[in-house]
Amino acid sequence: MLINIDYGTRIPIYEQIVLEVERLVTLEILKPNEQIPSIRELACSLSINPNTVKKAYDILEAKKIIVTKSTKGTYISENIDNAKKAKKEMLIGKIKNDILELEKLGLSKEEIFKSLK
Amino acid sequence: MLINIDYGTRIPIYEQIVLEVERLVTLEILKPNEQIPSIRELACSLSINPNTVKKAYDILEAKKIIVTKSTKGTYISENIDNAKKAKKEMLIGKIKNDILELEKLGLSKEEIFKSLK
DNA sequence: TTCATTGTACTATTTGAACTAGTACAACTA
DNA sequence: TAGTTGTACTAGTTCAAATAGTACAATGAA
Repeated sequence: MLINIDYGTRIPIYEQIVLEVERLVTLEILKPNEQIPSIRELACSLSINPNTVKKAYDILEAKKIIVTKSTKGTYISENIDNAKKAKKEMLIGKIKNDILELEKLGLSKEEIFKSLK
Repeated sequence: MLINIDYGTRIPIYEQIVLEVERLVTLEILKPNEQIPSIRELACSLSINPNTVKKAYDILEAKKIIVTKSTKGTYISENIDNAKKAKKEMLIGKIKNDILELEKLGLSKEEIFKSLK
């Protein structure tokens, strides 16, 4: 798996791994159900600690982008749309909270939608 | 000025000051144009460092809740609606960004608004 | 001027969380 | 049993946030 890490930047390694995997999935270089490197394997090839990779994989799993099968390995999700669905729900949730705040300030939903068009 | 600080909590002192002033303004205990304690005065009565108060006042000023007049003192804003306006703009901006993200995922504005009703 | 007050600016210290690593464990399968 | 997988726990390091110490600058009143 072709992952580039920039050790000079402030962006944490685990975050760069997440971004790289997301990128490869978006570009369809990584395909649904495809196995990706084991935690140890990737850690070794990047010369970093397995726990750093694990952290990245945990995040990717929370985002429904990958699935880890204990003692078997880690795979790109069968249905990658689940990742999109999860992200959509997260964003809708965020917006709903902000709308509540705006309503507390006296705006109606109609007024809010109007400002957003 | 009646400000309660809880030193046992994790919330930074400067943040508690911001919240307290906001609360007092909301309750109209502090009124537009009213002078509030000087940085030193409040620092002294809370037994904390002036810079901690300054940090809180800086934030309150950025939120347009107070106005500081150098060598004169610090006052509640003449027009407290400016604070609300600033907050509204901030929230609308946040939502617009989230909508852009959702559009990248393929949703139209109509679909998004529908989920928010 | 002089003095007391105001806000401001700089640096120093401390504390805590984020990040990464070391190492050992547990489960599966060939 | 041996070799792989993911997992869990602890420890060290680094960095930024939070707070404090102290000195400076501007205003206005005595």
